[in-house]
Amino acid sequence: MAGPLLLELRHYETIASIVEFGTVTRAAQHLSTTQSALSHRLAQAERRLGVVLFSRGADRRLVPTQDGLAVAQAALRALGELRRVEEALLGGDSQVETTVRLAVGSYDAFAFFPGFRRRVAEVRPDVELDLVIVGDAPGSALARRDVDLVLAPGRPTGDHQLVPIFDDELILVCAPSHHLAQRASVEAEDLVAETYLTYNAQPTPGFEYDRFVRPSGTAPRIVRVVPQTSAIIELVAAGAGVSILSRWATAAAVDAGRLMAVRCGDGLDIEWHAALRHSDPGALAVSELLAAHLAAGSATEA
Amino acid sequence: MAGPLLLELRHYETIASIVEFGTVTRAAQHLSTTQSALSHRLAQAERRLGVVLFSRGADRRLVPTQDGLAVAQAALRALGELRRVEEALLGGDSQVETTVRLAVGSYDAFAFFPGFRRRVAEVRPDVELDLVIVGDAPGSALARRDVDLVLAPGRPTGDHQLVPIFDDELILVCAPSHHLAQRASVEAEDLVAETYLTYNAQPTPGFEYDRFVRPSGTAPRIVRVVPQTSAIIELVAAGAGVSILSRWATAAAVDAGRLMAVRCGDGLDIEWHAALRHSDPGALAVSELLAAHLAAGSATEA
DNA sequence: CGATCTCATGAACACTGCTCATGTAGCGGC
DNA sequence: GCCGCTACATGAGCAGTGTTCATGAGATCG
Repeated sequence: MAGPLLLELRHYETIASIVEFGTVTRAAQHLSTTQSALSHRLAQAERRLGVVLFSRGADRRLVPTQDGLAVAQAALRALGELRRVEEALLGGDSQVETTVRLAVGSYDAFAFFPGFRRRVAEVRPDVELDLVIVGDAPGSALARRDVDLVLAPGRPTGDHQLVPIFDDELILVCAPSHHLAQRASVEAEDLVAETYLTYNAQPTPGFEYDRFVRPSGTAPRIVRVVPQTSAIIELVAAGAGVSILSRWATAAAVDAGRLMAVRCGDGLDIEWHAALRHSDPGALAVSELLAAHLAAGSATEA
Repeated sequence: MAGPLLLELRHYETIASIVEFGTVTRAAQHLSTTQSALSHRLAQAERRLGVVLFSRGADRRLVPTQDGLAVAQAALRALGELRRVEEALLGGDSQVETTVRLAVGSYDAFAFFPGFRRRVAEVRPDVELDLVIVGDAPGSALARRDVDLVLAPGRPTGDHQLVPIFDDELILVCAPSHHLAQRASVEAEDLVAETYLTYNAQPTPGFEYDRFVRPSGTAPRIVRVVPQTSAIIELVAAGAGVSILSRWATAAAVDAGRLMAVRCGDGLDIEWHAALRHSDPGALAVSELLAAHLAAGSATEA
């Protein structure tokens, strides 16, 4: 959006090479050009960016500044990416491999991933699938192209394309010995005296607080925020409290008898979605595979 | 390596924009140049690569071929990376954020990650840490720059810089009810009649087969390969067999009483290392933090 | 059948990045 | 201190090349 880039590839190549080889002269040999050319390029790059990329140290040598290192790192990544496509195309690999980076929002539920990766490898050998655990904001990670596909419950906000993946339900989880464990269902009032664990302090539209706790006008007295759902599961299993989580994401622990699941009210259904950038065909294909994979296997697989 | 790139940034910008906007004319508006220029650029790109990037479809419009899409994807990634540094530098962000992508080799043991990520965010707010789950070969992922840091037991092969992280031990794990569970230690001979689960069919120098099983001259009769160590832990807990795994990676399950750990012979110590590309200061800094974090907390943390 | 959309193409100009040559600065040996 | 060596900086001019401008060709629609 913000106009064209300030530097050309040759500038980035230059900076990366100087960092890598330590001296302009050797970088020039490596890029098969002259020392003068690189010196010119570097000067122009610094002029355009308005930033000092190298400091002239002892022995007249160039030592990269922190900014210089940052540029070099980005340059190496970008150049590697480009070199990879070019080589793939020249190598005549009829199938050029595209990498799709998948992230899971809200939950650290990755058990499905190895199986799904294998499935993708079978059906679409031209896409390589990686799982990325991003921090807090999968939406911005998507926009920043750190990830290509975010699997998340509900409807993630932001300007993304959404693909419905499967239907799920938010359920109360507690230890098997807990006094609520044998109930057929619970109401928000039943939680008032409980220690309630949640992964997110902000109430999200469509989630338990919005649809279950708030309408009741009551609230658990003790609320503890534990950012990782896997840690919540362990704490709940150890009797340290209760939580309301995705049935799918807790299925393994429930099936193993370590957790009991109880319906909330008359059921809090929630649909998982895949969020992806508009016009990313690779991610779209993967999200469709994901829908098929999880809709079919969500009941049967651990 | 393989000489300079065939295309310049402007070619990549062109291709990505044509894919994004659908027509050359609109892409030209967006890049504030003429339709003719882009047409020339595109023709030159196709000539240089020797590949058809767009097919002339109905309405004379350009529809990207599969190769065209692949190039566009790589271009968007690379351009995004470069745009990000430039904006960071121009924005005068004194701390330019570098992203370090961490992967764990052999084991799918990520429990430490959220805590470590928080630690890194405190100490080095200028580095953003992501966890990537790569497929089989972390070494090649490192070389391909899909990841920047690989945490792995033993000494990963390949031309990488290695940073020792912490000392660990390979232990036999079995179900608490298993007849070996109460033993102080086991020998390879004890495993002959067991179902043995392993994540890797290739014996690796320095690991259990090389140092424990093979020297005994015996071998378990039934060996089952299960590529995910988390799945092995579940199977072992369910009594489906035994395995020899990292003490650290199995600590959570052992502490929870779901698994019993028994020493092998007089102990199979193993040191975890961080592998990184030479001259990647960001990854080096993170690996040092990782060593401090895990060496301190490896005994105390879940 | 003309209006309007699409992309392709050829020629000439203008830009700019490279080469070549030279200059400056630190370091080490004697 | 001088000389040789290394490393980077800088100025001028040429050469290469990407852009512009103008035009052509193909397709679709009313």
